[in-house]
Amino acid sequence: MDIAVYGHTSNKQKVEDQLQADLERLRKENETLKLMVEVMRSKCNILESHLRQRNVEYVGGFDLDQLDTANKKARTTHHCPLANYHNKASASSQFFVKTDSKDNTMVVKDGYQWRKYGQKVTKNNPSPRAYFRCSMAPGCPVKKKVQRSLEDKCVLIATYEGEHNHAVNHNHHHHVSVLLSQFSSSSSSTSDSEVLNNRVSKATATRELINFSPQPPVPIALDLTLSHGSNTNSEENGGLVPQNYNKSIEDYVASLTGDHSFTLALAASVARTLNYTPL
DNA sequence: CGCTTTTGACCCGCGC
DNA sequence: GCGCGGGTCAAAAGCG
Repeated sequence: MDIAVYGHTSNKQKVEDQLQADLERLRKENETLKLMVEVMRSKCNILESHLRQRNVEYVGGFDLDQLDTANKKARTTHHCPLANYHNKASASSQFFVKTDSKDNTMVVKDGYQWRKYGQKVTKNNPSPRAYFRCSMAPGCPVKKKVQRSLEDKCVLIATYEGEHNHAVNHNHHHHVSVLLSQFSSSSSSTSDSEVLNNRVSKATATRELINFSPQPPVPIALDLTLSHGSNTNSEENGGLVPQNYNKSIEDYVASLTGDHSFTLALAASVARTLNYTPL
């Protein structure tokens, strides 16, 4: 009698454990998919800005109007990083920069020279926010705010505002590990940032960073090679930002999709994420 | 000596 | 009008 009851309880426990495991697995998968969507959205954003810069209305199968329509649809159900991106007056972008946990500086090496002009402790974050102005050219209106993420102290949130009135000094350009997303901050609420930061924290927990060159919003000088082993022209200029900006859009897209090492790195990142076990 | 950083004071917009 | 919070100014200190 007792054995039968025990057996029943044991089976029930097994089923519960199984369901719990399934739930956990689905949760992980959901998180992974969300992360991938953010990555895709970020890449879409970057490509779109390149297209806009060149005033190309229809190139290589990318219909920008359709893209806009798709984005608008997405915005109705979920906050989209592309929102307000084309609004020049409110042009600003956020980058998430992974730093050494021992590194207490607020320096984001992005190829420009910055002069700090202020620091402030904000309400919702004990880490101070640092204010920088571009000092590479007199009168350059670009400003940058840098603050540590509330979720992950290793992550710096850099917010760029304005447009540079000069070119980046490529000799000073450094690659830094930047996390996944660039998005317009003008439409992002604190909660959105927190959600994203949360994802970033999980991404950093799996050490899956994507190496690319963080650039202020305009001009976006993204190193589309994304890897050191690429056979693109990034090797020709020492792994720096490609100098041939007259490259066609097709070439940019092809460099993304055709970069074997990037594809491998992305696949490895996704695989690691699937195996990610929360602490 | 010149440039950068620090930091307290001040300004301004916003919500109540 | 007042208080709060974010952003900026500017003098002093630091640094190479």
